[in-house]
Amino acid sequence: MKAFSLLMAEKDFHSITTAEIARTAQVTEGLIYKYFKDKKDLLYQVLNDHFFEFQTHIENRIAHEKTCVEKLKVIIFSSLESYAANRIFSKILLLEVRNSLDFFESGAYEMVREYARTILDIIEKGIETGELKPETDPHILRKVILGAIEHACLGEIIFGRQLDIDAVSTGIANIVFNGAKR
Amino acid sequence: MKAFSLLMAEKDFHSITTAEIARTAQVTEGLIYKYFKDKKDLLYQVLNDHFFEFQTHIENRIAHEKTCVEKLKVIIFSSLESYAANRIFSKILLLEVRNSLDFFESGAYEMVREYARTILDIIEKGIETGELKPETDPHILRKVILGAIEHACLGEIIFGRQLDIDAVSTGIANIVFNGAKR
DNA sequence: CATTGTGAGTAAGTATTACTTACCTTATTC
DNA sequence: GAATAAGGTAAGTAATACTTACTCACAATG
Repeated sequence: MKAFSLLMAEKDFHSITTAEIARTAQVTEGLIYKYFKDKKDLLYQVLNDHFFEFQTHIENRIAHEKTCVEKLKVIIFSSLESYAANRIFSKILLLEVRNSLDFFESGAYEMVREYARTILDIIEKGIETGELKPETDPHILRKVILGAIEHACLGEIIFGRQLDIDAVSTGIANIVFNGAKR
Repeated sequence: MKAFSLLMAEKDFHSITTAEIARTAQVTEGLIYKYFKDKKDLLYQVLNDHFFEFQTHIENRIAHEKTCVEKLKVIIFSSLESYAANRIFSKILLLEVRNSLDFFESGAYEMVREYARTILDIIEKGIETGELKPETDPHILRKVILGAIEHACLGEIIFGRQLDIDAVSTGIANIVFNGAKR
């Protein structure tokens, strides 16, 4: 998994060969298949580990916040932060796993769903308490937030651009909560 | 290209073999390489054609609108509409091409950039005329809009879910322009 | 009319790659 | 101290993207 992550920093999933992974890990190709069902399974497990850290980190930080808006702001900031701090994780999650249907039956995807569920809960509570407008559609608000976060990271992941996390996260929060229209 | 598109409706890029493409098109494998540099090149060309239609369609509709907000609303609606009407195009654009660096040197990507530039121009003009808040960061607003659109389509593309274009597009516009906070 | 060139098409490769099988060696456990 | 499992290997195999060398039709040119 370490060797594979190392290679993912350089190139995309498909251009990494099993021979290369084995060579980097200093084992033979066959051994990979003692631990992983196939090459994709290896990818999913690496993602799984990263996502677990990501999720526990974020859930800790959310717990400290009281209002719905503050919680969501933390989610936006922390997500950007985590994505930026761990390009391989982001690359796998945002670019590599989605195009194959079997990912959506993996354990890693189960965590993604849980994370998405957490966000939805926060939004729904925010509407209940009156923090958010009652006409807000929770699913759509979630889509906007997640979409904005993911899109903001793409440039960084793909081109290796630097991301100003503070500026981008407050920018996103500002638009999502206050709106862009005068 | 037609044969390839047909196959893309069923499975992902990597599970489509050149033999299959050739068989579907009723030619030999070798002929593919007379017209396309490699398998990816075929993918990019299919995307290119679809994107051209997409872009001209959207640009026509924008031209009819006067205010910045209306233009952006049309972009949101039309994008969702196009994505929904053409799942193969969406699949290629949102899931398949991004993970390979050479896409970003292709002609198809040039069109994506142009489209993104158009959106930025609209936003910047909107700030100038006072339609949008002066503190809005144009790049971030664009990220939020594009991210929301793309994220909204993912479920539909991946799982084949039906998308309520009207509801989702007004929902996104509502949040982006008026904000979710009370 | 002969020649020359070109675009469409094919058949039969080849190197590479993900994955398998059969086997070996070293700990652990009862 | 035998049995079992865990860690590891070498040598395959089938499939796949891509290449090469070759037709054939047919148009243009001189």
